[in-house]
Amino acid sequence: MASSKLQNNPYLSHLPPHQKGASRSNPSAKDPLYGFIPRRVKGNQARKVMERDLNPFTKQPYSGRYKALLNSRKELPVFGRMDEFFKIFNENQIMIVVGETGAGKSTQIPQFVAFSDLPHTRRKMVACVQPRRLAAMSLATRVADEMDVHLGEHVGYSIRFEEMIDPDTTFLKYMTGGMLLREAQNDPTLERYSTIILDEVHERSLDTDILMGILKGIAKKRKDLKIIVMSATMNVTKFRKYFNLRSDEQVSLLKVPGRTHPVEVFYTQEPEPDYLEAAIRTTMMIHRSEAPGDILLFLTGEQEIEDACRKIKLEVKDAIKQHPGSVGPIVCIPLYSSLSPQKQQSIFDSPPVAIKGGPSGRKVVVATNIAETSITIDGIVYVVDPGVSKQKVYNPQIRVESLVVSSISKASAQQRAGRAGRLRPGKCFRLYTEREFHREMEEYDHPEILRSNLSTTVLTLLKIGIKDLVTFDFVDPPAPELLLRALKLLNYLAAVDDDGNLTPLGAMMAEFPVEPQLAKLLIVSPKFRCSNEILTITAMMSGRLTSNDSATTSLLISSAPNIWICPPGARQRQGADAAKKHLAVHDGDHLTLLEVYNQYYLNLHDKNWAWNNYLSAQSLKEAEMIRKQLKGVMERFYIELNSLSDEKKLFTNVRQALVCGFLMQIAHKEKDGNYLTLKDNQVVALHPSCDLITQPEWVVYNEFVLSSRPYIRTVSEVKAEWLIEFGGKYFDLVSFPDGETKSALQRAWNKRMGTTESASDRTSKPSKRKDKGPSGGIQKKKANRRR
DNA sequence: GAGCACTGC
Repeated sequence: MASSKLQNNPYLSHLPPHQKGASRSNPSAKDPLYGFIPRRVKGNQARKVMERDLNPFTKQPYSGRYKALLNSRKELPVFGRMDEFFKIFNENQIMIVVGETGAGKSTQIPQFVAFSDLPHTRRKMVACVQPRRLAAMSLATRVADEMDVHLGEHVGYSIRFEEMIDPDTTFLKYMTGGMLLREAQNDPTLERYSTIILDEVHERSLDTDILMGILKGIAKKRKDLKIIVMSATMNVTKFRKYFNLRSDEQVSLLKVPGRTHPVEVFYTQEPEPDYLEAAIRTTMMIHRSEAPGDILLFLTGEQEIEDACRKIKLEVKDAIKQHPGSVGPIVCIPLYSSLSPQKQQSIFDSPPVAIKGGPSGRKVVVATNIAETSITIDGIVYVVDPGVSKQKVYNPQIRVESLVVSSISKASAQQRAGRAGRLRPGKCFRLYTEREFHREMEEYDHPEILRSNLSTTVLTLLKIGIKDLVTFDFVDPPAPELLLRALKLLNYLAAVDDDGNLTPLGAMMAEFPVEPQLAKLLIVSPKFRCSNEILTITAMMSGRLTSNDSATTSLLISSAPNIWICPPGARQRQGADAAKKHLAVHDGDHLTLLEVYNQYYLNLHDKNWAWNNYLSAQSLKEAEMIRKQLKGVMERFYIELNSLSDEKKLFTNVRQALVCGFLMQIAHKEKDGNYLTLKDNQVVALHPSCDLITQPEWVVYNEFVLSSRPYIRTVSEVKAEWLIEFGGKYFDLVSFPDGETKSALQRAWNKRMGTTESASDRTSKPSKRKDKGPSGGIQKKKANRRR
């Protein structure tokens, strides 16, 4: 019986012949995995091999370091659950692993899978998907070490700009979700993987949410693909229900206890009117009266953090001056994403030493949400949590998203508190009342997919072959209107035909790792003989330099870190302004981006060039890498890279190409001096950072920013004729409401037709467009009043 | 004459 069962095991055909049956000479001496049958391996078998002297994957003796690492691995809670894991993994196609930080799931589970799946014997790979690059890199490095193999040979990682794998030998690959999505575009069933592990799904990042939907679909078609979903302890019921492929069985769950210490939570008695003041006061209170241990204070943004650091330092200085020896010395370290990696490193510095027998020194890290998930600081014993963070908020009245300081969720508060218990028992001071926590804070953050512009997502799903997006099985389905809005944009860009099918152009656009508008821009650019320049501008717009989510809908945009570094202080500011003036091109901000990059590239030899010109070296380096990557995709599709030698003509052509990519981001200057966006009639002004010396009648813009008032930023002049020539049906007058903009377009049409006939007379239907929106008129009145 | 939570390809 047993042997016939073995012969029917589909995986055995992949094995070398000697593994199919018993042998009299003892082959296990040479192959520690002798007798292992894929997906039937038990915990005790794996443990035995781990204890031996011969590495089963390299067939080399283990190094001395291996055993030491193995001993520390044995302390991890996950390690003790190995038998249970193997049992569930072997018997199920999909399983869920739940465990708090410190349980060891991200490092150990993939290794267990490698032992049961034996991907290296069947030319398959195990993937472990992370939400962030840094996590993928550092986990791969750690696990390669634990398995005593070379990083990039048997265990590797795959992130944007860096593929640390050997396609012939790597069988365990850590990667970002974005990379797996990109692979799925050309391999919709992800054939090369035997098991895919999705880590940190509780974070509900856009990529993991989409991957969950895709993988659930693949699992129905590919019964040999195993899926492991890993999450911190929250909301697991939702995932268990979601991954039930058959209604009669529950998805199996492995629960692993965490290895964190208890954290005592304190609330304020009354709500705090000023959280910043309360945060500083609480930090000082801890410093004065609590036992040694570092403090982590959560605030919302760069300015607030720098401000708080200054104030805390000052208070400690005053306290020491007034009563020497009353408090110990303090270092206050700011932490947010736009800091250079070197500056971010200083959070790992030791706290300052006590002054001759005085109270001990303390380190205070003042951080954004980056310290909630992305960066872990050891040694934190006290957490100060004001209960707020900056979040993208959708304002349906004016159809714009902006960043607003808002209340965090309970899950987020729990995560923050947990940061105090990594070293030893800790304390968390919440600057809100217990009542507020229970009654007013949301259970979880809204998943990113419900708050995002979906044009890129929809294009990706179409490329993977998912046609019916409205019925696609999302964990949390986005509103159908958002999907339709994304489809409409893709239709305008000709990526999708009128029936919602992906066009060949759309398939090509999906290959570019940029937003659809930018992909379109790159593809059309050779026609305008300026693809080298558009390539540079696209790279500059696609990085963190300027945000370009504005997309579809013009419903977006918040803020973005600027390419220009603006240091505090009046004299510094003058220097920055002068530097900018020096590089600015008055034909348009897009051309300024081109000029900045070209000058950067010419001065690569000068390490101080960026700094001397008040530019972010980090951002420029990123643009350089993006440019290289995009150039590679263009070459792959034989998209010509060309330029015109006549600069004036070149600049004109660049702006014409921009119209093709950003049809929906055009604005017209009205008689009152304000600009009106064509898409949805928002009254806007040119942002003060804009370098245009005149106020042209027509402009193309990259961002819609809502700050003290609605602004458009990164703006270039365009001509009405271009809109008609390159905009096609998008600028069909029938769809425009009556007004100055329509009349101006009408004049351009007439000029083109060489007639005075009204363009809209040529069509039978009267104008039906009424989607001016309730806010259009209101906005306009406000703007008029201001004038 | 203004202002930047966090990720990812």
